Amino acid sequence: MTTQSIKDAALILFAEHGYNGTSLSHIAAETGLKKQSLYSHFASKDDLFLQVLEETFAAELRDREQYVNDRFSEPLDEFLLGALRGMTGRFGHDARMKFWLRVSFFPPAHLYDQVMEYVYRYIDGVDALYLKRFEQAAALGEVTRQNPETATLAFSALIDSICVELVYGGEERTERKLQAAWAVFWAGL
Amino acid sequence: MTTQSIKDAALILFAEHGYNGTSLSHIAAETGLKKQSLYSHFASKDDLFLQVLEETFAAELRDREQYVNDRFSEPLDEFLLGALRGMTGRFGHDARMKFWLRVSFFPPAHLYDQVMEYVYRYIDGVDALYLKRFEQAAALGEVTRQNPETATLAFSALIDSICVELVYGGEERTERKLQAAWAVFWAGL
DNA sequence: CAATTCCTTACGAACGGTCGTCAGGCAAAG
DNA sequence: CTTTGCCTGACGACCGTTCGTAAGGAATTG
Repeated sequence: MTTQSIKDAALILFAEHGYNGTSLSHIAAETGLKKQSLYSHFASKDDLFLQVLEETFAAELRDREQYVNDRFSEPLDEFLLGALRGMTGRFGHDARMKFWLRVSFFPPAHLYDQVMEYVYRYIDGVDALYLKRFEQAAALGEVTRQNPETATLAFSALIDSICVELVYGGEERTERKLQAAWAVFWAGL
Repeated sequence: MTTQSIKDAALILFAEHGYNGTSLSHIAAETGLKKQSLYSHFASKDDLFLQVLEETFAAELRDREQYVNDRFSEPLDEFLLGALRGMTGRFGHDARMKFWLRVSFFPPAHLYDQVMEYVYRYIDGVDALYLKRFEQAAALGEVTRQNPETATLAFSALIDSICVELVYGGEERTERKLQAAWAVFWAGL
């Protein structure tokens, strides 16, 4: 469907150049249309953006839920490291993740509230997933020095730092920092 | 000097709305000039931006050097926590920090290489400062489980995560996450 | 079957606006 | 008299958006 291919192109361009840096002409050209034709499918640029936003955040959260469900019973360190590697492995190839990162960090000013609603809902959703795993780890005595809530927040911060490194760009930088941060995190649990 | 007041206004606006979101009209209006008059002081928008960029990053690095020199002999935990609090306390009020964060994360595409040069130089400079402190801590036996290089990178990652939280916005969110991340980090050193 | 109506999709043309930039002039200062 | 700082005016390019229109298919009608 044309509507979907417009959204696909918009996702990639928004991810790469941001909201203001992406014009309807670019999106239309990428889809093989003229910019006016986009208005047969979307009411406005904001409408298109918000639809892409909603679907992207929903898909991201769905992916995390799937990961946690699939590998819940793995050893804690493999489970957590796998989650981190799942991020480093995706950035660079995955436009959906780039879109999610860029929009989360710097949403278009006039849509700030609507974007942040999705952002917070996503983060809270992901944290809730990891909290369950940390609660089981505490029950099994795998983690003793930190309570599950603290562990979850610290792990959430570790994820944040990886996002930063990914955005900053360097791949071997990300790898070095991830290993060091993980070593200290794991030793501190 | 007018030139300086233009740069001051530009710093604030670039920090708040980014490169593409800031027009020369805005900058000029904030300075009490017409946009065309800016060309008496700067060759182009890029020229103005790059000058602000250079001075901001240089000033940021200078501040960090000053902090480290002033408080090098404090206990390690106070020294590190003070550095973190120095960030959380500044964001929201300090346009220079906002500019530094925003430009670092999403530089204007056509100036990507030049911006990233400053970004990497800044991060390497800051890491080198903290590395010295961790080396002393290792020599004094304050830190035994991690070597200075690993500790430095992990602390650098902790700083990254704080940057993310600051950008995300929530103040009590940042505080909760900072406390948890710090607890695990400090326990893992 | 053919003819008609309607809806969807896409397009060309044009709108008002804003952008960064350039040229020229005018007043004040050295 | 020259230089400097700021002004007005204008430029071409691009922005998001609107309008009228034309093609095509589906559905309805005779």
